[in-house]
Amino acid sequence: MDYDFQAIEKKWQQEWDKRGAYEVKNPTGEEPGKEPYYVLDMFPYPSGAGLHVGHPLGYIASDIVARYKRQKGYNVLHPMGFDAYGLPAEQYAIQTGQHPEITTEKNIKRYVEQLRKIGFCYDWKRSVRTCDPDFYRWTQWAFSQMFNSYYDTDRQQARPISELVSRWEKEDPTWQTLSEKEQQARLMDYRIAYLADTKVNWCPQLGTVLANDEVSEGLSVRGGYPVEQRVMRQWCLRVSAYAGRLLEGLDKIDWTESLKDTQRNWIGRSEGAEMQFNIKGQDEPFTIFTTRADTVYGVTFMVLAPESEYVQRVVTEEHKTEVEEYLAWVRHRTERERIADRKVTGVFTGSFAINPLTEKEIPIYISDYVLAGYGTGAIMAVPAHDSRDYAFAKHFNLPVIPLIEGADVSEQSFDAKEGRMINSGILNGLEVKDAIARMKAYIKEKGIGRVKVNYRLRDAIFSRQRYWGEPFPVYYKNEMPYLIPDECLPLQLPEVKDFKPTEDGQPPLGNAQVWAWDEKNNQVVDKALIDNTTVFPLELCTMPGFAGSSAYYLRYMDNKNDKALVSREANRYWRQVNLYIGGTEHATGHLIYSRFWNKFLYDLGCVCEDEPFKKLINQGMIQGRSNFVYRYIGEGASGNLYISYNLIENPEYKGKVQPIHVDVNLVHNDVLDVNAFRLWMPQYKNAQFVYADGSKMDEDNPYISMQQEKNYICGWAVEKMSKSMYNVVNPDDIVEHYGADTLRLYEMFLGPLEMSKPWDTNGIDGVHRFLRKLWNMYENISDGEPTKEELRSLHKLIKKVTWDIEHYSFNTSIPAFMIAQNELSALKCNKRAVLVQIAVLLAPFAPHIAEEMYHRCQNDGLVIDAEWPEWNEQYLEESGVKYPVQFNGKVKFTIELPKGMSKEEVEKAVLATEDAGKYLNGNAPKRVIVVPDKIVNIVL
RNA sequence: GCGGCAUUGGCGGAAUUGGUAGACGCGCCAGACUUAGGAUCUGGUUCGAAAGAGUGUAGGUUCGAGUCCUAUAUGCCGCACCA
Repeated sequence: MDYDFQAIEKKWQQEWDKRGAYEVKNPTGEEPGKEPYYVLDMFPYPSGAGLHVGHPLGYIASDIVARYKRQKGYNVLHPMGFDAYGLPAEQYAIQTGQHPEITTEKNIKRYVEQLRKIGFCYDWKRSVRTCDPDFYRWTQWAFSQMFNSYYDTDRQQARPISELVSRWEKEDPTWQTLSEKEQQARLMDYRIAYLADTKVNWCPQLGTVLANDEVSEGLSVRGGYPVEQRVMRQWCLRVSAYAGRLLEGLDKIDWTESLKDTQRNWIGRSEGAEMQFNIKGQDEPFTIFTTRADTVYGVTFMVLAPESEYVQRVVTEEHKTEVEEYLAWVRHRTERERIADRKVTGVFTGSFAINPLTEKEIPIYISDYVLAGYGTGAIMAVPAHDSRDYAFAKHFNLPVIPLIEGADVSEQSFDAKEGRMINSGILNGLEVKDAIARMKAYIKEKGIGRVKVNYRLRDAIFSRQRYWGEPFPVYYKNEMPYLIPDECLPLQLPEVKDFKPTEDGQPPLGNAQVWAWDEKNNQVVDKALIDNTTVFPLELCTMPGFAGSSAYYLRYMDNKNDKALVSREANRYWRQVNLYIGGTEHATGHLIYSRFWNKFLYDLGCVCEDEPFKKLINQGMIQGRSNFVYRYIGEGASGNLYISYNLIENPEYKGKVQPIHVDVNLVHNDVLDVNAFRLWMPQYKNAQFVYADGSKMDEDNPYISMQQEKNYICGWAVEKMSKSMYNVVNPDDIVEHYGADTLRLYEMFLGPLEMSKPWDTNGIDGVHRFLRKLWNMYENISDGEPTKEELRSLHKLIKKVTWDIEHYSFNTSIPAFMIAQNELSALKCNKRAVLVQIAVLLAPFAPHIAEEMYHRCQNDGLVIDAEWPEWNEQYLEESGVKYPVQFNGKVKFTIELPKGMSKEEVEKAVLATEDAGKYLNGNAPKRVIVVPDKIVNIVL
């Protein structure tokens, strides 16, 4: 019987559904329950284009682990859901008027269909989507909790804001004298979710603000539109309060070093000192932050960020106009301009500071190379040892004092933190490292500063001026925000007539008619009723994409719960994600926000682990592999002649051809289906070809077949997988043509999971062939006792595959199966005892065919529930000698011997060994190697 | 500029703890079966005629290095005026 993968796959997918084979249960009551294991994929945003062949890569890997762990006897949680809020659906809605809910629904349906075909073992009953009110009520709930919490820096955890209030009531006499509004304003500075006027990344084309990780080089990551800086009143999350814990937490989790480094980089801890500098003629000093306390003696000027609050204090009357002009100029510059044009700019304030060590007067400048958001927004400039200060000093002709012996600062600064200090008073003669420590101690002692740790991580801006997102559970009374009570959640996203912002620049929710809060009756009412005494306006912004994706992994644990995001019991059982697989693009976004969110919930006591993802693997990107045809554009070109790739370097054609993308689906193993090409697009209808052998197409009979050995070879290149390159491969087509099992195997076979690699269909036949050959082994199963060789093959395979899965090295398992298949079919093995085990081992990788093969051996039960076999070393070893290998008539093996033997003694001992003697035949070994302890290598 | 990762045949890639380099697959070559082959099966395939050489390059540690160390080149990724 042929390997009819279509029938097999359909049959078993239906069977699994029927039996509810992948439904996962939380343990109930007294019953101890199996050991839990939680494997998670980063849930996708369901785009209109559907899945391409790159998306399932990580899903296949996690599916293999999930199935393996099941077979190992774990209770495995392996869910899938959808990150359903997002910009594309909204933009589509603006263009077409189609409600985003409808497009999203349609796209999800398509995704589910595509995923189902690949045979993943998801428990679809646990699926979540971020745009479901049942889901986003918990996103809103978490926001409310953040609003009602502050970060206690002494205890290093979030605490209820009511604690702060009662403390102030007791300890701060001014608190009682404040009006309600003033009290609210003061609390706003402490809340973890707070409203603030902040400089934001505003993207006019998208009509919304963006978080820092959504902006790259002054352009929006999505769409690539220019982004400008604006001050707006926005919701923010106090992520920065968690900077220290987010950094320390990295040591507890099993992520790759490079990903941890990216996060460390983003958090950007730097240890330094805050120092106070007096301003000439003023009493109040101002504070700067530096990591180079050792260079104080070389400070020749000070610089403030343009937005610094110190600016107004230090500007003198006669410099006022100049400074104002500069500030105005800085303000109108976009982020993009700043990056593109990094020339030195700045202005003198007219004031002078006093260097606390040298007592010298130094001028204070303003420049946009100093950032307001970092440190104190003010620096001490040491031009000799900081390249930015150096550039500034050269431009404004300020003095440069070298502080390190032997450093030549006539052309450029010496930034390295090494060498011996000079010109530095009490630090002279010290190494830089020691000088930093000495100076820190000194400033503490003299009370002119303190040791300080700074983080680069900023608070997350949490408002988006968009429609398709979670509404804030917030209304405004007396211009201050108040929460909608938890029991009224979810606050459902209202209907709007138009998804565009309103004409007066309000977010799209400004178009909603029924969008006001009746405080008395606790309900949403028509906004015409707003009277600001009982009915109040609701927040018009919605939450950003990362809101819904920050805690979704918790919801899977208990997705039907309508009392809590996740019950205590469910969370105690599943605890955290054991294995999380997804792309690197979330390294500084989702993976920071999720960790923050989880730590906040941990502080609240809602979750029992303070890190959400124990082990994380970043699967590589699958790039496209584009194919090209080469149009002849030389003399007498008709524009219709295409030259085979192998000929384009010939003198006849060299430099006279133009590569043109051709749909990869018309190409097989780089050979063009010329007939399909002619039918592909009208302009290729009359295409003529010069084939690989140099012959031209027969004009009378253009529709030649492949039989004539006239191939047209295409060129290729690795590019991003995209429609415009005609290199998108749809998994549906692969499943149709080769089957889901082949697709799964082949994606794994392509290379290491974590590496980026091009999708190249050229090898897929080999994998498919393997499955077919394996299939044929199951034709005539017999019940005989397996031989030693057969068992050796089998146990080698068990050992290898087990090791591979445990180490997430899936690409090396497929060859192991191929080897086993080769060996066993060479041995003509058809023993049930062997074949059934092969099916069990193959089940995580190619579940459908494994299920069918298992069925042929067993007749009942599901292979996915079959116990994972153990290997037995006994079958792998040979009589006392460990791992003897024969090759080219030589033998090499290792034997354990006592320490301290001489070479001669070893030789004798080796010859005395029965097994060695067998190989040596009484001859002296050519080489004997004694490695420190007792391992010996013998080469004959 | 800072940080991380990579570099092995014609190609994708194996080599798990420092111990047979090139597993497995593609491609290619030869053969078989075929009217036919883009099907299937069998054998061969690192380079070199051979001696030999060989894991980007140059050194080092080691009995032994693709693997460890030092320098260097190239490519990819992340961050980037963060004091």
